[in-house]
Amino acid sequence: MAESGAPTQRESMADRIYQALKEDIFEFRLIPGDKFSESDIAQRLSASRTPVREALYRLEREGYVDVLFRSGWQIRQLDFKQIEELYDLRITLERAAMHKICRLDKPPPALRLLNDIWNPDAPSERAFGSTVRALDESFHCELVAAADNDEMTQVHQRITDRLRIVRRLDFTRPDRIDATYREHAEILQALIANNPGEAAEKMTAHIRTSQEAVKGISLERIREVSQQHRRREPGRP
Amino acid sequence: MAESGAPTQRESMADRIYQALKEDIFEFRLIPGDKFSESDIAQRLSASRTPVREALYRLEREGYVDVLFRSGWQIRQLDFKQIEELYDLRITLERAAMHKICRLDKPPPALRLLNDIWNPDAPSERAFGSTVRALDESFHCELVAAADNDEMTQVHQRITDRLRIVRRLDFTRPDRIDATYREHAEILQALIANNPGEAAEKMTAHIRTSQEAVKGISLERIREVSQQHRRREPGRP
DNA sequence: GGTTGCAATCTTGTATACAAGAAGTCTTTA
DNA sequence: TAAAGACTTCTTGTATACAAGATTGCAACC
Repeated sequence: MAESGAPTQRESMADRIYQALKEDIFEFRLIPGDKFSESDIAQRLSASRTPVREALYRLEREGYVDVLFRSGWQIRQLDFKQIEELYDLRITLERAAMHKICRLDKPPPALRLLNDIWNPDAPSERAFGSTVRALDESFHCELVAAADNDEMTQVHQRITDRLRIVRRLDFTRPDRIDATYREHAEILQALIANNPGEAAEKMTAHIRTSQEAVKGISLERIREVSQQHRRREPGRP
Repeated sequence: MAESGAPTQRESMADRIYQALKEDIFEFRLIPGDKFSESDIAQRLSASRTPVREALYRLEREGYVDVLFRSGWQIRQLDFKQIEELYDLRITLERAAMHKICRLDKPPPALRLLNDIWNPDAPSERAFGSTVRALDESFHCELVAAADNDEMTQVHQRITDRLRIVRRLDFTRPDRIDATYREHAEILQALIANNPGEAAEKMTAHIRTSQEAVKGISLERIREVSQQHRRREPGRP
């Protein structure tokens, strides 16, 4: 998503730090279990502790880090139960979005736009690798957004962020990419045909298979990927 | 809810301030549109600006206040569209909870406990006024919690907090209280009979009627109630 | 070796100082 | 009277100072 055009004045230092840390987590530069202090971050990002604390507390409330009383901060461990619950919640929201979209007065333009991307008749246009990962994410987010409930969209966005790390580890096998294209197209077909029940069922199945693919992800696998990343672009942890 | 027994050390000043401000909002001591500065709050609560800022930023992210760049803070206006959306989201989550409860291996104990409270056969035990309001809130929260998805429970709790102000203005007419008892009992019956579809439909209808009752709430009405409260317990705004 | 006590260091939580800018006020001028 | 402009005051955003306690490393002792 591009920078929102809001006239909210310049981006604050705290926002910058928040974004930087979140990206550090998504890019495996900070991995579950890593410990650090506010001063570490402040020094690394050339700021004082105040905006760093603001960013960290925000990340804490969103579930990315833990604060240990007078003993530093830690990237929160990936909890399998929590991931399951987030997937369940995601399914609940996206199913509801399917029904809401079909109850709208007129079909949202997003349907046509998405159909252009995921149309199975234009296989030459297919993306791959990290691109299809980003496209998949925006497919789901834009469908929820099309349901026209900002609160739901925000909650869903937060879940999407939270699950991004594990979803990264999917989308490697070509057959999964093929399936993604096929399933997305089918979901859009059902929506365009104004068949919310079928869209919801297909969406559920689609998310569940992705969830299954991700189920085997262990902390070791993440650490492994993290090492690969670190070797490719050496930088401070 | 009583203080959680977590060994999380003492409650921080920032937490205290957060709670105090939230209560000020719920109790109409701070009403939409009110402006104030960090120093105001700090002085009133005998603290420095640092923990006040922490509390305020948390409230901002939860949607209760706005920060005006270098121009103070403001209690966020009640947005009708947002309230509608929150109600919609609430219905989505509680419907999902109905289905999840019926898919559990064994019915959760909460069902029996709630049935003791809302049993229509014991009309003598009925609560009224602010008590029934609190009971209604915990009825819905505990049902969602019984679905055994912590992430969903947390999101639902945040929505419940956010809607508390408008729900306060319901539960005045005795017929609404009667209906609440009847509808809650019916929902529990459907759940105990393992009929998720019926439970979901009855829940939807139940929430919708409460939403309708609240629909006419205007800012003026809130200001009015706020004045009554202020007259009853005079204190600093 | 294993353990205990102590002290130096590090950490967060809170308070305060400073900077850049917004807002309101008061004076001055036509 | 109305408007304009300078100035004072106030506000948040950031940096720094201080306090209480957690952690750790080391030395002394059994």
